[in-house]
Amino acid sequence: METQTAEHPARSAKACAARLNAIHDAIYAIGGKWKLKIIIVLREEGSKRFNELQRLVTGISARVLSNELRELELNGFVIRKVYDGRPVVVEYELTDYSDTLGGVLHALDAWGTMHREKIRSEMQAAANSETK
Amino acid sequence: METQTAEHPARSAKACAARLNAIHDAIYAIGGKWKLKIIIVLREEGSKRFNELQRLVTGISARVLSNELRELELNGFVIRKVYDGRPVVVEYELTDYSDTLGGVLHALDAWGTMHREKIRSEMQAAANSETK
DNA sequence: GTTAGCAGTATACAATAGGTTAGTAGTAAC
DNA sequence: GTTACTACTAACCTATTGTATACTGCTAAC
Repeated sequence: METQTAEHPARSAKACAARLNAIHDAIYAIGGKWKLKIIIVLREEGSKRFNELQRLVTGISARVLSNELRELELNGFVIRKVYDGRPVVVEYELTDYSDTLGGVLHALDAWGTMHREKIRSEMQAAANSETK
Repeated sequence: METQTAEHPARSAKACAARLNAIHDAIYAIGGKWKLKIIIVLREEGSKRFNELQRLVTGISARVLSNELRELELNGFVIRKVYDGRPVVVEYELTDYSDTLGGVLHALDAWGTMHREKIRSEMQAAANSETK
């Protein structure tokens, strides 16, 4: 049916499926509106308590922050450290495993920056052609 | 614009915000359940017509495929080529610009594969401790 | 004694994403 | 004449996601 692309069509079908699954997993682990924001804040600012995080991640509600932290913990990106005290203090800390995201973050950053610039220059071009 | 990561905390605030925006844009351009799947299919199989795509991207509905293709076109990843004929034929083709996603796809693939393996070995460890 | 901060949870609702079903207009094969 | 193919779109429904507001139980400050 298809023979194109590369060398071994039979093998490429399996490889393609595996790649699709891997990319799917990655998108689901770090996708959504908040997960990467939380991770980046923790990277920049270090470990934080719940209310501190809610202040730093602007716009997030307590309920959503709570859910996202639970998922991040399940995926092994953060650990929840409880310090018993008069007011119980809970700190969220990035794990070493979260460092494995470095490559993904860098690629997304580089591409997003480039894309942003492209959109900006396109909008400028459109504005120029209007006022010509 | 920014030199390096650490060293300068004052400057890192701006860099952090820029990075956040860039990553946000990237996630929104390629995030969701279908966009990358469609792109990968077009990469592997070459240009395809609407119904062909719906068959190749298993599980997607016509409505959603239509929406996703419109967004992919807006972001400059695909072009829609109309061939007037007895039944009008429309082909969706990847643009050169879609190649800029190469780095992101590779990073997601590598990380997703690694993460998958980690989850798998964790599940195996859990199964072993049950039947110990 | 009222207020504020700690770390959330409960409840209700709104918005968005995605899915299901059916239907458009035209052609061509059975 | 019925079916199937072309590329979609409209209407409707559900499920996930996000928001808003209030509340818990505890401590400490004012």
